[in-house]
Amino acid sequence: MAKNITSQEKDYSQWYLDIIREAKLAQHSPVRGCMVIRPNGYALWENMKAELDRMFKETGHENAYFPLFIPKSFLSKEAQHVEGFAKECAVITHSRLINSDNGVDVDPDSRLEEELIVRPTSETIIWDTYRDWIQSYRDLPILVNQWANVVRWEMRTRLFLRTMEFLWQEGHTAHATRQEAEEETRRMLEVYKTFAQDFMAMPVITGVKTESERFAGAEDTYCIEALMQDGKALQAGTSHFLGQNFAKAFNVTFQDSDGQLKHVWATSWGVSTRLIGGLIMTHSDDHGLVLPPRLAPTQVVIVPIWKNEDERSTVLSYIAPIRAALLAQGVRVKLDDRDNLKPGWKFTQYEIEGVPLRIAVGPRDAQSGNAELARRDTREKSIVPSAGLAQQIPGLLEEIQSSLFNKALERTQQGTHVAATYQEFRQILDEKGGFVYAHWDGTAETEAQIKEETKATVRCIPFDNPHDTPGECMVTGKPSPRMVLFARAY
RNA sequence: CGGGGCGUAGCGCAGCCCGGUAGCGCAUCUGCUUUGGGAGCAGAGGGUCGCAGGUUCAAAUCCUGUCGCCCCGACCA
Repeated sequence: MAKNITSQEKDYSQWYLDIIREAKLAQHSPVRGCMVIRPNGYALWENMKAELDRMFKETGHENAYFPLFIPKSFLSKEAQHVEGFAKECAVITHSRLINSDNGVDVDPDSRLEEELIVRPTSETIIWDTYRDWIQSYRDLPILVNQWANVVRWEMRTRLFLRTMEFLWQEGHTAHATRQEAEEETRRMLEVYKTFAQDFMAMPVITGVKTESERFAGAEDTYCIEALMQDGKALQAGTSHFLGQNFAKAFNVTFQDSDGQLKHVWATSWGVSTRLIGGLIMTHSDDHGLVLPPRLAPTQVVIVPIWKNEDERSTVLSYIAPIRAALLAQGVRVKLDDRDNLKPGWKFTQYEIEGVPLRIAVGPRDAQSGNAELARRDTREKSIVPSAGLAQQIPGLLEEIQSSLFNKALERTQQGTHVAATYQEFRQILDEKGGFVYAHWDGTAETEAQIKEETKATVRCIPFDNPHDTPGECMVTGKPSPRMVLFARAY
C-alpha cells in the first residue's frame, strides 16, 4: 500500500480523504465547507463536462448563462421550492467595505434595498426570464443548459460529495405539453445513465424518488443511484418533471395552436462535481485513485529509465516513435522524462493518481525491443514487444474500461439484497450494508420511521424492478404494490 | 446546534501531563554518488508554536477567553 493512504478496511472515510489529498484532486479552502479543485481534479471534471456537453448537444440542447445573484423575492414565488431551499441560502446584504481598526468592516451605509440570494439552483431566475422568451407554441420547446457554480449553506460537508459551493450543470426546458416534458425528463435521465455507465464505468439504478425525497417544486424526481464500495448509496444525478409549477408561479403562458392560452410544462436536470466523489468510491483502492480510461486526463504514462547520458538518449529515441504513434491515435499520453525523480517514485505516484496504463522503458528494453506494460486496475505487469505496442493500446484501454464497469457491476449485484421482514432488513443493513429491496406501504410516516430507526432511506422506486410484485409492508403489514430500493446513503 | 479531535517550518507530525534558548520525517537548496518499485552521504535555508489576555524570574507547555478547521450525529445534490 502507498504510504500516507489509510486502508479502506481500517477507515473508509479517511481513505477517501487520503485519496483526494495524495492524488492531488482537491484540498480544503480557508472557508469552511468549500474546496479548491486542483489541476488533477479539474482536468477530470473537464473531461466529464466535455462528454456530457456533447451528449446534451446531441439531444438538441444549447448552453446559456444566467446570473449568480437572484432577487430575494423570486425565491418566494413557488411555495414548495422556497420551503426546500430557504434554510440553505447565502444572502447578499451589503455592497461595500470600509477601513477600520480591524482591517475592514462592512459599511453599514451600503445595505442593499433588495437583498440578493446566491443561487442554490436557478429555476426561479430562469423561469422569470422564460416568461419574456415565450409567447406562442412556436417558441417551444426551449432546451437550455447552463454550466455554473451554485451555493448551498450546508451544515456538514465532505470534499466533492457535499460542499457549500459546487460546480454543476443544470438543464432547464420548457414544453407545450405534459407528455413532451415527461419524455424530456426521462430522456435526460437516460443520458445520465449512459454517461455514468459508459464513461464513469459506474453502474446505476434508475428510478423515481418518493415524495419526501423529491426535488422542492417538482411533481416527479427521477434519479440515478449507485452503490459505493463501503455499501452506501450515492445519488449521482437527478432529472425533474416540474409540471406547471414554475410556469404558474412565474406566469409563463403561451398561445397554443388551438388559440388557447396555456401554462408551459417544465423540466430541470443536473449532475455535479459530486460525480467525482462517486468515481473515487467506485473504483479506487488502497494504492490510490483508479480512473476509467475514457475520463482519465492522462491515459498512458511513459516512464523512461536510464543511468547515464548515453542510455538516456538511447531510451528516449527508442520511446519517441511509440509516443508519436500513441498521439497519432488520439491517446492522451504523457512522457515523464524528469531526471530528478527515480523511476520507482514515478511508478508509485502515477498509481496514486490513477493513470490507467504505464509503459516503462529502460536500456534492457531498448536492447531487446521490448517495453514493460503495467495496468493500474489489476496492477499486472508484462513485458511486451515494442513493435505494434502503440496500436494495441486503444483496445487495451477499452478493455480496462469495460473491466472496471464489470467489476463494479458485480460488486453492486452482490451488494443488493432482498429483505422479507423488518428484522431481516435491519440485519442486512447492519451486517452488510448495500441496496436492500423491501416492501413499504408508500406512506411518508412509515418512510420516516424507517429512516429514524435504521438510517436507511428509499433511494428510489426502480423502473426496471426485479421485485415488482405486490406484498405487505415490512413495518406496518399494509398492502405494498411492489418492493422499493432502500439503502443508507451519502 | 450537540459530541469528539486538531491548530507547532511548504506538507505530515512529536514535544505539552512534569514550564528552562523549538524538534523529527518528507519536501526545498548545494555538492558528489545514484536511477528496472517512493535513492545514499555530507552540508544549508526555512517557524511571531492560531489569536488575545493572565500566572511566572521564565510559557509551545499552566489558567481564562476567543477564532478557525476536521471528524461523528440532527438537514441536503
